[in-house]
Amino acid sequence: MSTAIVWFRRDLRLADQPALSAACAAHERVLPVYIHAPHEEGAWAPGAASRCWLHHSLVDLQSQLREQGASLHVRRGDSLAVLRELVHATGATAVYWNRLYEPTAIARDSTVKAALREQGVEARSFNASLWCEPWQRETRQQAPYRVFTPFWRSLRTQLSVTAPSTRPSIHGLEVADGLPIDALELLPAIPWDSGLREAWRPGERGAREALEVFEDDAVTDYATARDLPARHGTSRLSPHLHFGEISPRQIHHALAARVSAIDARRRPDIEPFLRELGWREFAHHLLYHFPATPTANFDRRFDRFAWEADDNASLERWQQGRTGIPLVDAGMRELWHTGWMHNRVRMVVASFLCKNLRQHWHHGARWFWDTLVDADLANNTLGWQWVSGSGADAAPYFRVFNPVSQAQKFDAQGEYLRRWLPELRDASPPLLHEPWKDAALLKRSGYPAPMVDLGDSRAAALSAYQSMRGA
DNA sequence: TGCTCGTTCGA
DNA sequence: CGAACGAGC
Repeated sequence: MSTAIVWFRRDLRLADQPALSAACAAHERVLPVYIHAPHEEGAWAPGAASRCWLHHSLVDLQSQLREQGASLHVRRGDSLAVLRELVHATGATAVYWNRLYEPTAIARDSTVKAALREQGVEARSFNASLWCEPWQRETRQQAPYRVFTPFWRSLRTQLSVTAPSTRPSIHGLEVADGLPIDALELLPAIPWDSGLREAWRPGERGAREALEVFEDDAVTDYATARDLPARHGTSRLSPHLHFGEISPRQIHHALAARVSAIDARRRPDIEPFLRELGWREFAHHLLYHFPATPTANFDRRFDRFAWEADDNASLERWQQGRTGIPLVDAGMRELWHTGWMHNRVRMVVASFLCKNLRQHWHHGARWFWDTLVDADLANNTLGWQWVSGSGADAAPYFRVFNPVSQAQKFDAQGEYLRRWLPELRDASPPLLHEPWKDAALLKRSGYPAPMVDLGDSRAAALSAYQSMRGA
């Protein structure tokens, strides 16, 4: 009887799970393991919202395994030490896992792989979460891509719809001394997470459900609906993707199958959505090739940029959604309440922090890291560097979002604003978009006056960028 | 995946 | 006088 260990990390699914499939194909018995080791993730251990999600996702994985007659062995500690101990306890001859792409994870996994091989254990890693490995794609100059469009053109032409594998049948084995998931203490001591629980269903089954909901929406009008924050017009698959509860290949396959059944003249275009998955690939490509970018400006000219001094009071108003700018505050409160924010609104609140308040993008990246259920180092880094203008293929520095016109354009009726700003619930456009224009409204609602003048702060940002460029 | 301002054009 | 458009930020 040969035994393999499958080391689960952020691939919390049973279907289309290459490490698990390979283990089940080549070995009679399989031990699924999760090792909680946040100390191995450096400065980017999961934040509070992420830990919540992880808890529920592990619970879902455990219950699915139990239905299969198997069981997830849960531990905490040093990954290598625990794996060695389990190899010893089970007589396993192989350890399989799916790759991660954060610099600290790569370093850890290389060490683990080398150490296991040295003791004669077969150690193999697989690709479970990307269409294409970051090292498998380069420009004609044999350099990593730095611009999205050529990256996407190259990836898109090679993309074919392939059927994902289904879940294997698992002959699991039980090992003593596993922990209950509760023992990992991933849930908050103070239960602030009720909003998260109402908004989401973590786990592979929740991911499948979200995909089905999205298939129906995508089939109608993703291209326009995705820009309206009041609607659930986006896929809302990001946290599921982050934890590997579903793969891009599964999504692509499902969407392609769904639209191919529709009459060609009315067939919706899934390219805009595939392109968003392309941005995710690009983010991973960049993080792999430029591992310093979670903290260092991609464009080093920005090292000289005149940020405002760190200002905790301003930062706190932004975090708590009390800036006095309705769309910014609505977004920040949506984030706090649900662990997620609509993508268009993310761009607006980020632009406001980096340009109107001129606070360093690090502060925004860190807050998102702690509060987003889809916090992902590659995506978060790309997003913040893109907005601040310091990134690869970033928004030009002079592109400053005006949160009022964005709200007028994408939340014309103010439905999203009223949902998240209860004190303005009886206001309506046009004053809802600019409540400071009605002193009586501010007074009776208690909604704050804007912390900065949008026009003045925009001009100040442009001149700061200008002088950086001149320097 | 922008904004603002100035200009022009048509009601 | 406002919509539409292009240039420059």
